[in-house]
Amino acid sequence: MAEPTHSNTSRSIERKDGKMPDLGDFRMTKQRRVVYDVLTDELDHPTAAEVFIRSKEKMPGISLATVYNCLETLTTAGIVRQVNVDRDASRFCPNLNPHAHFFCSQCQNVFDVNLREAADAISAWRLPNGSRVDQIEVAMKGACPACEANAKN
Amino acid sequence: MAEPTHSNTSRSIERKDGKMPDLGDFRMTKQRRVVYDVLTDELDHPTAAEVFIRSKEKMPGISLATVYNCLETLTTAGIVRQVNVDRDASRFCPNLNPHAHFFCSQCQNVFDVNLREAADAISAWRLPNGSRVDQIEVAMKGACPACEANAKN
DNA sequence: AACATTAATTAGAATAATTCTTGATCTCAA
DNA sequence: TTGAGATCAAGAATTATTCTAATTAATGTT
Repeated sequence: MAEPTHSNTSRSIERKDGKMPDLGDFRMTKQRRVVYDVLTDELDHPTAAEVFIRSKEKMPGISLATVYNCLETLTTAGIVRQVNVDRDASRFCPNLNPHAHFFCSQCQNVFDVNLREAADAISAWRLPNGSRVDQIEVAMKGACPACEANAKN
Repeated sequence: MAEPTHSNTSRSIERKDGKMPDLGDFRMTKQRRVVYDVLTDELDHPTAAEVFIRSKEKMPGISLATVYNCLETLTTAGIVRQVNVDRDASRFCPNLNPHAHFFCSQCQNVFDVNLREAADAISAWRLPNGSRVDQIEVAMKGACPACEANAKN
């Protein structure tokens, strides 16, 4: 085994770079740390399968199921965002600033697009210079009037 | 076979309501007509499975594969839009006006949200009155600067 | 440190939506 | 009418993801 087996987790492991993600009630385990590090090491938007491959470099024994579990936990904890483009495999991104995503149909890369405010100032997008936008998809989630009224009763 | 086998297709079948979708190079077949009618009959946002169920009422012999094929054709032809919310089953909508989608996490319904212009005036959304927005997702597709420059050479 | 409790990990099976494959059928145009 | 190409249908195959059940690890005590 490439990793030491003695216990090495805590609810708030210190990162080399000082970043200390808050997992709330979840435990910060070795696996979750590895998955989170994979996401922050490179600022692309890997799929679960890609995260799995990169994670195995740091922790050869990690399983795909665990990678899925970790990604879900990190997403639920709010320190990672899940990004869906069409029905392709989900991609994951540790950028928590409000931003949109720009997907290149050719090289399949996903780029963050800075956004001042979520709802209002979406007009002030800073797209990668020289890019061509073919399609914009906006999806909102929440509660419709009927359900919202329902919930209040 | 439940359906008559004699020919009954053309490139531009007239609808009862006068709408005449343009399929471009694709043929307007009976099946495609049925699937399109299902989408325009009700203005909700059915999944392929739901379209299949409704289509069978009009044409009992139609197959799920055909419904998928028809939906893809209609989408490619540009007379239907495919709507994805997270990784749930795709939903389909015949509203071609620029609009965003509002998804109710509770009743799972999808609502169209009028949009003046795609890119610019996204701030002028007309949400269903009394709704609560929890999350907004924006995804764009096109070509990144590298690929765009590449394509021009 | 050892224990109990609870959470997390793992491997593999299961699922759901979608796509693919293949052969039959249909349509258009010559 | 006939051939080429498009479309349809049934079911197999694929892909991403989730679930299941058993094992292992972590945490909070004693």
